Amino acid sequence: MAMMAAKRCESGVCGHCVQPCVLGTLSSGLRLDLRDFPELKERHLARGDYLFHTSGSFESLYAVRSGMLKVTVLTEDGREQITGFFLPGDLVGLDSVGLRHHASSAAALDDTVVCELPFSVLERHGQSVPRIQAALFRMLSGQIRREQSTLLLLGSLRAEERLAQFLIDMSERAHTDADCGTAIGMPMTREEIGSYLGLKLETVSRTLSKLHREGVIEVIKRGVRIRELNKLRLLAGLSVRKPAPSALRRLGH
Amino acid sequence: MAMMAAKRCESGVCGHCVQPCVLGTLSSGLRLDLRDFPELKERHLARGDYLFHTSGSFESLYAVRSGMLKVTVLTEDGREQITGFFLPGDLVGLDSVGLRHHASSAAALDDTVVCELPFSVLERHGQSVPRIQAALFRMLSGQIRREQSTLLLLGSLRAEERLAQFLIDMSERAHTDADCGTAIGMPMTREEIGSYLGLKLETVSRTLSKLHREGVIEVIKRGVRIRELNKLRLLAGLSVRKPAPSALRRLGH
DNA sequence: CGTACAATTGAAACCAGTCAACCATTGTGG
DNA sequence: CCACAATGGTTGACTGGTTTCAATTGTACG
Repeated sequence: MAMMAAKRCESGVCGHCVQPCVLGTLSSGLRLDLRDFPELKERHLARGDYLFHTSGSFESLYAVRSGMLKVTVLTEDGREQITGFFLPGDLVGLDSVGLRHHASSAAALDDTVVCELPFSVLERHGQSVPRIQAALFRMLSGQIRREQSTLLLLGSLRAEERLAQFLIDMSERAHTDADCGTAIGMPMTREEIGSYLGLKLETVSRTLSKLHREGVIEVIKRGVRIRELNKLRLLAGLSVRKPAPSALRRLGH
Repeated sequence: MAMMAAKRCESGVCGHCVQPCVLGTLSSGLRLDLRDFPELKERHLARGDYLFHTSGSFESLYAVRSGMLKVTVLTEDGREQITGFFLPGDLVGLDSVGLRHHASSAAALDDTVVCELPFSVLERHGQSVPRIQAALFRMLSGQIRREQSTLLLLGSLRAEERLAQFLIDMSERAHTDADCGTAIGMPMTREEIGSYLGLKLETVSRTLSKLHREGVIEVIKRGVRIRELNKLRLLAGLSVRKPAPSALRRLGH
């Protein structure tokens, strides 16, 4: 029933992204399978396009299929801060559930494809299918936990530690064939990284330069390659486990 | 069927907390009414008692009825940070939904009473009652939004602005008969405030002293009274709406 | 009453922010 | 095709807010 979808989201393995195209990479266990939603629409965004704006009416969640999104919130005095970067497999819009209008904005940092999931449909399916209700609960709480980690980062880490953790987090989430040398695509600007990490763009630039100078990473214009993961983990204040059980969960099923 | 509950949570208005004893003060609209759950147990905590520990098995959410809780998460290297303070009307434990073990710890900052809401029961009711499923969704996303606000605070505000916003937030959430002069009970230590705000305890102390010196607030051992809400809002970088609905006439300005 | 804990305050060190100059890349229009 | 502007990135010098270290006072509880 999924393969009949023509210009629609296919289930199973995506064409251009390696990981299986399901929702919720947030927690282990059951995931929400797109096969449960035959009437899904895709949306294609060019770099800079907005997926939704703050105060726009909330209708849907969006599953990122390729590319990258930034989600921003506004302060009362007009400044904006990035609260998260969303990669393929992530679900965007969870912070607006239960509201009539979006609590945040989402913009593409790169050419990006998303699947639109009308929330009313999710709600309806959740009502009749316990597995779906549970999956939605899990994704919502997973988002809470991810933000808690960011709270920890912003609350107690220094610039270098923040950057190191950020790079590790991005590299773990970018399931882009992690074997090929742990290179991460980073389409966002220094200022956007800084906005997310609570740092100024100069500090981000300086710190990346320092990590580069020390041979821990390699900075290639809009990308980063991790050369010494263990050193990076050390700088991030993380334990230096796993000598090399490489990404073996690739095609898990 | 609610009034038959003896040592159980009553519905309607609480004895010692003023606000109606419903779950979810997070967003407007429908709320989750305790009358829907006849089999609820109360738990009484003394100052310092833990409601649950990180890695303890997750079974229930808890609705705070009186007192105050702090929720903490652990870094990999053992330090702990407070991710939130929970007041009467708040729901604790949402960050662990979908997990077998708690993602955080919760401890009482004061003598505290909570209602235990077994999550399996909530899930079951959510399955059959759309209103309850929606209420759970709303509470989960509300928690996301609250943490987003904290991200904003940690990411871009200076110490004085953080404290000012914190005091305003606490005073708005402490629905303790807000008329009686806007005095807030603050059972937590300076260090705990600092942990939440990403500041050291000395900075918290210094900043509170400064606000006191300037006549904006009054610091009474473990409590704070806001004397000049508008000045405080100014320092917090918030708009200075509502010139003087009620507070001013009482203070005889 | 004394111990332990919390809070306050001061002085010095330090990390990140600010201001500013310069370089690299990209895209635009003459 | 080149000149040019615009944007993003890098780096340096300086400033300043927070942290750190330390000493003192205040408060709660046995």
